[in-house]
Amino acid sequence: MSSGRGVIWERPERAARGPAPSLSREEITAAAVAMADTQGIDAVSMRTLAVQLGVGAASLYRYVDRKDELIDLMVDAVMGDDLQFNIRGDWRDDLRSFARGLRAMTLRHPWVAVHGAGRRNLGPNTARRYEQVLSAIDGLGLEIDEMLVMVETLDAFIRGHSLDELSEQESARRSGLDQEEWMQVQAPYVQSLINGGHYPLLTRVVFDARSPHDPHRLKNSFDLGLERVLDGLSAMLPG
Amino acid sequence: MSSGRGVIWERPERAARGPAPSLSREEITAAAVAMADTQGIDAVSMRTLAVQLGVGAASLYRYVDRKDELIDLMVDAVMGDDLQFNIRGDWRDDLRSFARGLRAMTLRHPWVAVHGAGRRNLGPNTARRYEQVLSAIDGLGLEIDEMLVMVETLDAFIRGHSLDELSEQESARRSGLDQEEWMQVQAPYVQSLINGGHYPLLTRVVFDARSPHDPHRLKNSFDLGLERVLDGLSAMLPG
DNA sequence: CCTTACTGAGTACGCCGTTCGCAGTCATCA
DNA sequence: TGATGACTGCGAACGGCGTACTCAGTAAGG
Repeated sequence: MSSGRGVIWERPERAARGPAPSLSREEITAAAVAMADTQGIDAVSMRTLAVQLGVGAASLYRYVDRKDELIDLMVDAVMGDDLQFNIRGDWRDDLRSFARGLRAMTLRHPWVAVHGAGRRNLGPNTARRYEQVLSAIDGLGLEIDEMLVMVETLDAFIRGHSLDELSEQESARRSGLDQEEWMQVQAPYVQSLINGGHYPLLTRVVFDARSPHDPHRLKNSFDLGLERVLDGLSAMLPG
Repeated sequence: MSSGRGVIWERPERAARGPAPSLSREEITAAAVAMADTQGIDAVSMRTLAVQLGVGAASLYRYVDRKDELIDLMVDAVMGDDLQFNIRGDWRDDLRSFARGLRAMTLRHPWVAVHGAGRRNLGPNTARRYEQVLSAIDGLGLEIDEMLVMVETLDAFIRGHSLDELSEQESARRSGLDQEEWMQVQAPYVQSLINGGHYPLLTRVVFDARSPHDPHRLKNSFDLGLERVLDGLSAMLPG
């Protein structure tokens, strides 16, 4: 067995004895991330991934105990490679930078929104990022519990908003329609809701709100909401 | 076919002609919700659900075009049955009540955190709830776009936080371990991270923060974060 | 150089969502 | 009333999934 009932991060990649593996965790992870990004996470099966890598499906289990572990590797990989933000010393600028970076990364890798939640998967890159974010609010006179609340609150907003942004796009993809077609399928029903006369505010949303698919709208909504969240967090600081 | 390329909400439940169906959408949905709550959403397959209902698996496709539609029904059902909050006229109290109600509902039905995201699935109950939440901030002098930002920001926080709260619990469930056992599997790795000496703040989180599985801690984190978000949102109000 | 430990992978098991075709049922209309 | 035709329930089957087993082949340690 390549496994050892432990966490993958402390399991050695290569065994002490025996022939050299023909692949590496990194290669496998990179291929899986590429597939997930271009064809959706559901297209990543152990079989399709094995084909992509030119090996047999069962061979992948020499590198990974379960598919879940592969996904943990994927999340940690993009946390290291694709998440960009700057910690310069001003807590608000730093948290804003982190938030925008995490949102951008999540939009590039939609599957992260769901599979990257919580403190479940503390791979080395994830741990490093977590440490960096905490450092942005260290030394401000907060207890560690308060710092946790700040980070959790910000993270919850980012992940929740990204999930909302992605949900339409993902369900359009899953149904095989493009986003325009998908909206046209929904339109008659929304129209009938409105015609009923209840839902006056929903009606205003549909008619008066800025083009619901203005590509800037969601980005603006994120940025505006983010500043409000940061406003709120600033109330936690002493002084 | 029972289908018609449309949205399920405007598709009649019973056909005009032919024998009466032996089930109803409501029965099917209720059984699926019960299964998902007690055994996890992954345990809900068309086959197991059919067994539970005493029918053949293929029969369910007389009521639902695809499994996704069943999940849409499930989400809308709990939005109607299990989501409780009060709109009394004070916007902050009302949004707090909504937030706590949505969190509590999500903890009772963990699968909602993922499958209820976005404006993808606007079933009648979901639409009614949406309308109610908007009404809580109507008449405060906000543009509809600003109202949207408020609701989206709050919703993002709630969904993101619920997702974080559930992630450990869910991954423990998936691995077949109970939560205590699962933590003991993780412990050596976290210990080794800490021993490395990098991650001083992570170390403080592990050692100094209140018992990470104090059942109240997550609830407190939610309530504290919620008040900060509400603080931030109050900055959007005119005057 | 032999022993030993490990690698690659074909095969198989038991699931899954979904489709097809058909027998049985019932509302409608001649 | 009886025939028609739409609709229901569903057994069987298809293609795909995660994963376990088994075993031949290979390379390092003694």
